[in-house]
Amino acid sequence: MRKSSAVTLFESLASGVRLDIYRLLVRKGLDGLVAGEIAAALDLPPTNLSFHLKAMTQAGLLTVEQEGRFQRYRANLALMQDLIAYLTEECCAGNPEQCAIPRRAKGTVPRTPSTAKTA
Amino acid sequence: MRKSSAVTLFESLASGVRLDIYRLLVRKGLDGLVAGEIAAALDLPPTNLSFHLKAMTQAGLLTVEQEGRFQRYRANLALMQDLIAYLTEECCAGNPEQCAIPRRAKGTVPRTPSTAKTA
DNA sequence: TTAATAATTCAACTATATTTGAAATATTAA
DNA sequence: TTAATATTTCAAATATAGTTGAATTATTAA
Repeated sequence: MRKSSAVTLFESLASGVRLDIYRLLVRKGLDGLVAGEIAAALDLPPTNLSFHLKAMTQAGLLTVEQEGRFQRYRANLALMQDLIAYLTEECCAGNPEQCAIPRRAKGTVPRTPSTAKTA
Repeated sequence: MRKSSAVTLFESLASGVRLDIYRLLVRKGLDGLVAGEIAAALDLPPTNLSFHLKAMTQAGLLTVEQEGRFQRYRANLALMQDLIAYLTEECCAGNPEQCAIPRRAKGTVPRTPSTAKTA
């Protein structure tokens, strides 16, 4: 992942409203939600929701699919995984021995039982 | 990690300049760098650098230690790990089987385990 | 076709973030 | 003590982001 993509994704997540939208859609999984349902769930005016949905979709964090006169939104989990991989690399760069998190190099043994959850 | 902390951290990372600062410090590991070295490496005016260092330090992403008349900054890897754990949970929440950290062949469709719960 | 519904775009406004040079603070060197 | 250095704070300016209601587009229901 390029730096500029990472910055765009962080911008997308750097807002309570957008983080709420993302988390809600993650919970809904493949079903996703149409815009009106998101607005109702989070009590947001439709114009404001639209503003955030557009930003998140352009960042790639959400996908959108037309369904009659509805727009169905879903979380893009694959991109989130890429972002996690990027952060993990950034976090460990030049100091892999300090990074107590999953991703261990081939043949190496983790030094501590990590507190991180396995997914 | 609470949502508000996550938002603050994403704000901290949602800037090319701050992401550069963070990545530079990660590469420097335990040695870190003093402010002037960061300014030289990234060609930033000291007042602007100070502005970003303050935000990042307040977010907890950096630590700072006085060293004579220098201020030595280091990346806080532990907090980055917490953030990665938070993202991993958010990513998988309610749908762990979709989180491709476990392997799934490309093009394979999972067995639609999503619970169609009406909001 | 007409009316209703879902969602977006637009324009205006408010709010927050970023940048900069000058001044201030703190420490060390002379 | 005085001068130099490292960094921060301050104040002013610019830039970007977020919010809102009205208007618009597109689709479906009557």
